[in-house]
Amino acid sequence: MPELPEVETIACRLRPDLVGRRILQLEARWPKSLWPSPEAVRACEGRQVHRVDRRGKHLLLGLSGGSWLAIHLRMSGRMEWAGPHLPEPRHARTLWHLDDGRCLVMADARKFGRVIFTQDLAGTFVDLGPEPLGDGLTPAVFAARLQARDRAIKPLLLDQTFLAGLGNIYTDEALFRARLHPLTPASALTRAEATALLTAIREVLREGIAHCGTSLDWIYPDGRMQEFLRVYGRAGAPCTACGAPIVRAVLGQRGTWTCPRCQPEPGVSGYSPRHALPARRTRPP
DNA sequence: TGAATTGTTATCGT
DNA sequence: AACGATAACAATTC
Repeated sequence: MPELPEVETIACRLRPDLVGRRILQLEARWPKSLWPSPEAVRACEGRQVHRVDRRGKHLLLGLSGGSWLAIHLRMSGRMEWAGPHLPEPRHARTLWHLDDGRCLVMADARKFGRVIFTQDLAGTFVDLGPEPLGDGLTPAVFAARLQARDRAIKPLLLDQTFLAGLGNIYTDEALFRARLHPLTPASALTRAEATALLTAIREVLREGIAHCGTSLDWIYPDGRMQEFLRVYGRAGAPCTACGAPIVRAVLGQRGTWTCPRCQPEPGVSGYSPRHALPARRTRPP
C-alpha cells in the first residue's frame, strides 16, 4: 500500500533510530526479494547507516562507502523493529541485525517488496519520474510533460516514470480536488488545469504526510489521512463539495472513485453544463 | 467460498 | 513507439 506519504512517514520515524547504526548481519528469509541478487545485497554488512531518505515510493538507506539500500514495500511491505524485548513481526522477510542489538525488519505478507543494493543511486532511478514535491517540477515543466502524452490522466499519474510516488489513493484524491475526470486525455489539459492538478497533487501529498499517511486496513497502521479522503473508498457517500453520490468504477484494472458532478467525463454528452466552472477544457486555436 | 486488495512488470495486440 | 489490456507475482482479509 505505501505511497509517497506513507514512505515519507516511515523514513521520518526510522531516521533517528537508524542513523549511526552499523549493519552487522543481513538475514534473508525470502531471497527472491533481494536485488540484483542476495549475494549483492549482502554487501550492506559491515556498513554504517549515514542517512535515511525517500525517493518516490522507495525508502533509502545511505550507507558508508557511498552505497545504498533502496527498499520498495510494494503492496504489503512494512518496516518494523525487533530485538531482545520486541517480538519479531509476522511475515519477516529481510532482517538487518544492528550493532545496538536491535533488528530492522522488512515484513511483507505478499512478498512483493524489493530490497535493492546499489553503489549507483542515480543509475538505479534513471527511469523514475520527478518528485512531485520537488522544486524542479515547476508548473511549466509539469504542463509540458502532460502535453507530450496521449494518454488518460489517471494511468499516467500512476506511471512512476512520469511522476514518482503517487498510488491509487492519492491519484484519485488529487484528480477530485483538481475537478478532473480520470479519463481526461493528458494532452487536453490547459495550462491552468495542469497548474491546478499539480497544486492538488501537492496538497494531498502534504496533507497525507501531515497525517502520517493513510491507514485503510491491517497493512499500514497509525496514519490518520483516511479520515480526510474525499473520494477514495467512499462509493455511495455524498460528495464533500456538492453532495452527489461518489461513484466507483474500474479503470485500468484499478478501483477508481469520482464525483460524477464535480468531475464530469470529457466527451460524454448529456451532463449539465459546467455551471460554476470556468471554461477550461477548450484550448485556444 | 469467492472476491477484492493499496504496486510493479512482462507480454501481447493495436 | 506508445498505449491499453491482461496476467502474474503471493497472501490475506472480509
